[in-house]
Amino acid sequence: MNNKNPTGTVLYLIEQAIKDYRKVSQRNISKIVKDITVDQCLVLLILNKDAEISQNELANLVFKDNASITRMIELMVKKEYLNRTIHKRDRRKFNLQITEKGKKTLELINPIVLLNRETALNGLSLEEIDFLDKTLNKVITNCKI
Amino acid sequence: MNNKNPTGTVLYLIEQAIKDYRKVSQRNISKIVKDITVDQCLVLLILNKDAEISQNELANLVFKDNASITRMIELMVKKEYLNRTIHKRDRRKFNLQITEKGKKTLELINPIVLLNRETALNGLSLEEIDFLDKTLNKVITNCKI
DNA sequence: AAGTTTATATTGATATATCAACTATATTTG
DNA sequence: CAAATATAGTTGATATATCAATATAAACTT
Repeated sequence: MNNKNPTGTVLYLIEQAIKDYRKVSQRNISKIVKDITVDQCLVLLILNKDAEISQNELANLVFKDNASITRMIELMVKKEYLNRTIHKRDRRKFNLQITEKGKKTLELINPIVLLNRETALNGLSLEEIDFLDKTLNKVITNCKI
Repeated sequence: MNNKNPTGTVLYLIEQAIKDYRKVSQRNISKIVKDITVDQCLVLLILNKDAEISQNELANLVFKDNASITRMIELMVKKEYLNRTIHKRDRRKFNLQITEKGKKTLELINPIVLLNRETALNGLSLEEIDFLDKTLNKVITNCKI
């Protein structure tokens, strides 16, 4: 029971919540697909919804910087989850395409991802989730100023 | 305005909140002390409250594994924030002592740390913070099962 | 159009995260 | 006590995080 909070603020709990959620998510994903991380899954999910997205936008969506994304994508190309081709109209950019292996992986992990989210939010009412949403957005706004 | 949420769940906001909080905290700390990270500050704060803590316990408190803590402490010793001596009664362990430089640094960063927390939680009522606390604890419990 | 500025992505250096294998010491068990 | 097991911490390998410097292409300026 890791109930200690050395900072005495709720900010510590925010960190704990996301770390624990990531841990259980990774564990569940690894049961089904061996060589993929939660962040790589998120990248696949995002690209699956919007194929036109740039590395830059991707980096912002998954809270990483461009350097990290470059190396992540390198790996995902090497592991054959993605293909990378040069963007025709803007030759600084790349097209990121999900491969067949990537699509199959998505099918495998999709139910796991949903399960992970349900697990983490189990027992929370809609009001609680709504409240959590609003409060976290306040924190986010506070930190942007 | 990074208002997009590619997952559609509040879990994404938890991640965003803690990342943004860490970013602003690091920025404010770096203004005062150049070569220290928020995690290293947290280590100093924890050791300042409880000098008897082991690397293992420290790792749990800051959500890292033993390997990460080993290397962090190595660095903090090299940067002269900490001293490390062998524990007398259990020779597998170490005593972690804050140096004079570490103590001075603590004095410098203490007000910043408080300011960072106030900034992040600005405008939240006690009820909201309490609710946030309870809700996050539910998520944490869910993820431990 | 040439020069300047901005945007996109890469690379290098260093720190951290994670897992697995390992060492050394303590504790438990028979 | 000796053997087995558990605990504390380290090390190696690889991935990721972060910052600064860089390369290339696009957009803007005049």
